[in-house]
Amino acid sequence: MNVSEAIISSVSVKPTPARRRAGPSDRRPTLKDIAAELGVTAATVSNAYNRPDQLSPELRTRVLETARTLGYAGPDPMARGLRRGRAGAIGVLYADRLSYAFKDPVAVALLAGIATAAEAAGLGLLLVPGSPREERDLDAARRAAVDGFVVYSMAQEDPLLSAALERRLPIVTVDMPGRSAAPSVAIDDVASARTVAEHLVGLGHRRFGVLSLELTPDVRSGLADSSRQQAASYPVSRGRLRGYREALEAAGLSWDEVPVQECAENSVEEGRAAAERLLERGSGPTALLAMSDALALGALEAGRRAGLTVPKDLSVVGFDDIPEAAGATPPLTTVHEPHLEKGLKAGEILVALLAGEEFPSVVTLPTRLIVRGSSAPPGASGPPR
Amino acid sequence: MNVSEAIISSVSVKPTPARRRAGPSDRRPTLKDIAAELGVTAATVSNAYNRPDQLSPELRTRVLETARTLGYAGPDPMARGLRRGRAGAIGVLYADRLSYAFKDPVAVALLAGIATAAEAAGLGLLLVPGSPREERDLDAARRAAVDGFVVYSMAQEDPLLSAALERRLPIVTVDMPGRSAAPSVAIDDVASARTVAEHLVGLGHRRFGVLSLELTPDVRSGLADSSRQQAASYPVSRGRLRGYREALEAAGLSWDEVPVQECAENSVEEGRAAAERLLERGSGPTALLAMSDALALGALEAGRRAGLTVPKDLSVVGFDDIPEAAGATPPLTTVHEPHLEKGLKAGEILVALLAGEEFPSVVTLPTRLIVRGSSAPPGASGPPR
DNA sequence: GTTCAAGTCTTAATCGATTAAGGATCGATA
DNA sequence: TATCGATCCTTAATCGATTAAGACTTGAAC
Repeated sequence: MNVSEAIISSVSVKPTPARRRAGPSDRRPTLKDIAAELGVTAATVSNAYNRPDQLSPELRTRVLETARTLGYAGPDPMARGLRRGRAGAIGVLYADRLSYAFKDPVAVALLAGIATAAEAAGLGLLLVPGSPREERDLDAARRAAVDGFVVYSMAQEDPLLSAALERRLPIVTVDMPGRSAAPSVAIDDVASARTVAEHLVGLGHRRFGVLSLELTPDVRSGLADSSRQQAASYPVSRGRLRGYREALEAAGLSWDEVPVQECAENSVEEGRAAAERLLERGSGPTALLAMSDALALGALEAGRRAGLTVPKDLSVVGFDDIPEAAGATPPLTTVHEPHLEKGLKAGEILVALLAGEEFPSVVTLPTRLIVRGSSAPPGASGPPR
Repeated sequence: MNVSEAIISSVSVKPTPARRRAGPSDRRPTLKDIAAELGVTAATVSNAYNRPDQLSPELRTRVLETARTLGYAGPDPMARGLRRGRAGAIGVLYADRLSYAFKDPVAVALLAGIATAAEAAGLGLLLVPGSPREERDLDAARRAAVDGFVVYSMAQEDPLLSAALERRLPIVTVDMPGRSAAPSVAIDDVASARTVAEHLVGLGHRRFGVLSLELTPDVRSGLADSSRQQAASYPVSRGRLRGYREALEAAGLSWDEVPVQECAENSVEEGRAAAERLLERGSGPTALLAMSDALALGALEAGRRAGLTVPKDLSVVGFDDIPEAAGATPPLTTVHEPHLEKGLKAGEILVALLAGEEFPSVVTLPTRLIVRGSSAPPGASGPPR
């Protein structure tokens, strides 16, 4: 690819002095100001906005007009929220930093789903900052003006989760089956992982390696021994690990001999590094089970660098079915997850909860094994055609 | 690509009856309840949370303990917000539906930038629903509990923008140079468009077609005549159109003879449809100027379907430099925009505004022409190597 | 000429907190 | 012992709205 670049414009900045503080005279008008101007009470003005049937159409028109001329933009959201006991927004709690969430296609799809549900209900979507899990971040969750939370893929003992639960607001969890009493939306991680592992077993593979997502929130990468596997607190990682294990043990393999490389981050880069370490080992694996497509894409790269041909010398399977998976070389065999639907469903349940309606407490969405070109029998010249 | 699929798990739902309404006895505790329990005043409890130096450490500990046992999660965000006059969140106003925003890589990158700035300031990010521009949507903007807005790529006369401006909150606009007095972050659309058009002119092209983004918010697709071009109210489309025009006229071409196909949506599909219509015309163009990469990708597809080889028979250039651009076949020549930086800068300016600090009122970020494989001299066998 | 309902606006309590200013206590200093 | 400054807590006003219940007016029905 012949790429030439030319800078067109450079940064230009026009400075402006800080604005002067608004004096008492030009402060923003309130309900009362409108009321005073018209010689009516605040209640009437409030009604003009919230219950038009409670006052004569003419007066209402006058109220709205006066509001316009005085520059009143309607009832203060915070005051209204306080009085009505509703914030008009749904909060989203995510295990990682916000800035990371937007880079992860899976998280983006999930957010799109939640946003759709929120939008349909006329609610805003408040993304709560947080990740380093300092007191400051917990406060952000405690101080978020929301009516409920959608919590996504957090460890059971995450302090951010506790902070949210303490608020006793309606909560829906995503990808966090089990423990909490809150309604939850998820896939069957165990079955899905088992299926993709069985696929490889069925192709004849006997030597495996696992590229794992984080097991606990302590950001560690490296080989995860059995005690660390036991300690896994991210339900997703825990479930997928168990599925892999069930499939391999059912095939008569010893799980203890399967190296599990934990990646501190769900990125191609980390996946590559981890895969390289797995490939370096004595009797290298013929198949890699990656807990995400990002990790699997990294594994493909590691294979290439090691001079291996996928899938002839090495099979690689992922999980998630992100858009890039189909376009990879070779296209990635993976488990398709309905990310957008997960978010949508979670959002809908939360909205129902807020409305006091009936709602399903546990939703398990379907997944599909998608066999593409990155998996084949060991030593085969290509995928079965 | 040999894809086989197998459904692993199907939907499963476990219903739960609606929760009973919380009675008066088990209502959530307030500051006062904690205060009463300890025999102190509400002010003291408030201080325990907000100004630890204002009370003895022992009492503070007791307050926090009592709060825990009584299930008090800290001061109510709304009440606190009302009293302090701060919502603790930044609002984002987007021209399209939220659900669409998450599907557009450009919008996602921008959001990532804003989120980063918000996160650094400990502020939440409130995505405000809105798009069909019904009264309901305007209300969403009016009722959003935020301290300020980042407004992204909206038409000057958009009622949603007016609704936001009426609130008299700090506002930063992105990709909306000109009109409003608010600080703004943008690129130089005119210069960038001129440059990419000059690139094609320089390669020897004389017959052009333009794939335009929406010109006004009325969702129309079709050929845009000169009066409609005049009426363009989206600053981005307006600027790029002008840049194209300047470059072509400078080359001695008549702008009136350049067909401008407007696309109702920034999607590959719309781009393909529009490009097909341009290619059907009498003396087909040898080069297509697309205002976005999504449209350009559609144009590539249209070219393929028409049996044309890009860039031999047809040159196509985009705008944005989304990730898919580099991976397209052939790789897309385009204008690189710093999307993430735009969001970051806008967020930072808004944060500064809120803090009453100095801030730049106009920031123009640099762009770069990136020449890849989709542009070449007309009739050439390939891009220059 | 009552009575009544409908329509229109007001009264007054309330949502849950924050904060400047003031009062009480206490040991230390002169 | 009177004075002073800290330390610790309370008083009371305030943020900007919502809403159930009540009061007043008016015209119609009996």
